[in-house]
Amino acid sequence: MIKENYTINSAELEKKTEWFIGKCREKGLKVTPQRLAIYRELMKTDEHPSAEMMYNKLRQDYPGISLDTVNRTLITLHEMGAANIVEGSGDSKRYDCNMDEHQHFKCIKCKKIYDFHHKPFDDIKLPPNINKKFKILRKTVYLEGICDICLEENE
Amino acid sequence: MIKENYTINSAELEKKTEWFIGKCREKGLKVTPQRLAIYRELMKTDEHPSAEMMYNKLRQDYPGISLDTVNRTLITLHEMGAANIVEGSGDSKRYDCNMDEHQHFKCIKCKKIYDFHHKPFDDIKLPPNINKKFKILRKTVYLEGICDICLEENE
DNA sequence: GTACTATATAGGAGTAAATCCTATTTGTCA
DNA sequence: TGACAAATAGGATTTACTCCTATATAGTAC
Ligand SMILES: [Mn+2]
Ligand SMILES: [Mn+2]
Ligand SMILES: [Zn+2]
Ligand SMILES: [Zn+2]
Repeated sequence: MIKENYTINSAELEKKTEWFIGKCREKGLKVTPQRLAIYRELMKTDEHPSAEMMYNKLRQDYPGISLDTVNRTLITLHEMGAANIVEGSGDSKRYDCNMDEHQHFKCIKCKKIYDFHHKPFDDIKLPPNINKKFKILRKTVYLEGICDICLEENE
Repeated sequence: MIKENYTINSAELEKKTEWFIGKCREKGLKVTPQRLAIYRELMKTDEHPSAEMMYNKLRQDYPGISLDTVNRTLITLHEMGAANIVEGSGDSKRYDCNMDEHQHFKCIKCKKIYDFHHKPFDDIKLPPNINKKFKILRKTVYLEGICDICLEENE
């Protein structure tokens, strides 16, 4: 139910990298080292990092990379359908390239975002007439509260 | 289903103002003109305004009010249980003092937030063991897409 | 009503996140 | 291999708060 200690294996990483390269070509987007690095870095984590978190990680291997490029590229990933912006209330944008159906719990104290998957949440039916008025692009069930670690800290 | 053209009637406005004053006293918070004005202004709208939007509206009647007070007070309202911060992905915080069960649709183009109420969404059951690990404080179903007005504009 | 005090406010400074600008570089394709 | 549109770096700017502090005021005690 609640997913933990995620690490992608290298076969999967390469497979998705190939998929990503194909997707770039398909959309007429250049396959730059920065884009690849950002996408691959995002695949390696389940921490739903912000642009700043990604920037700090990436500059270890790519000292010249700019924060603007990280920001721009994360939005590009989103527009390509290669990543999601995680829902939340306030705070900085957080990114996720796990496109499998799943849901999020966000701790309002430490701001960690935890993955979980509850099948019934995938299948909730939209109100019958809402499609007549709006074009629905995304439907999410989102939980907020205090995580186990923060609960423990408070005694 | 989708709610529109909301205006609170003055009886309701006064009733909720009384409730708010009671709530302030109960929590030992002073009933200042600014607090009252901000709460009352928020009650009059279903636009889910940001602090900035509230500030611009309020300074018409309270020329001296400060943006910091608006921001602080909106957070106070949230902490008192008199308002919610609307969920969303990115963008500035948006506030809502309609505490009746309802859901939101947000247009990713114009950023408008529309209320709707779909009873089945009130009743979705949490995954069975999630309470063992996390303290769940909020559960929301949230829709995103393009609103009718923005759809029309695109031809 | 007057005095006291903790709380709240105004206004400005400071900060964090994201976006914009522009000269330079680079991936793609002919 | 060269041309060019697209992308990047790095700095400036904007946006959305948050912090600071002197002043004002709501609540209470007399
Ligand atoms: Mn996720
Ligand atoms: Mn609402
Ligand atoms: Zn936590
Ligand atoms: Zn719209």
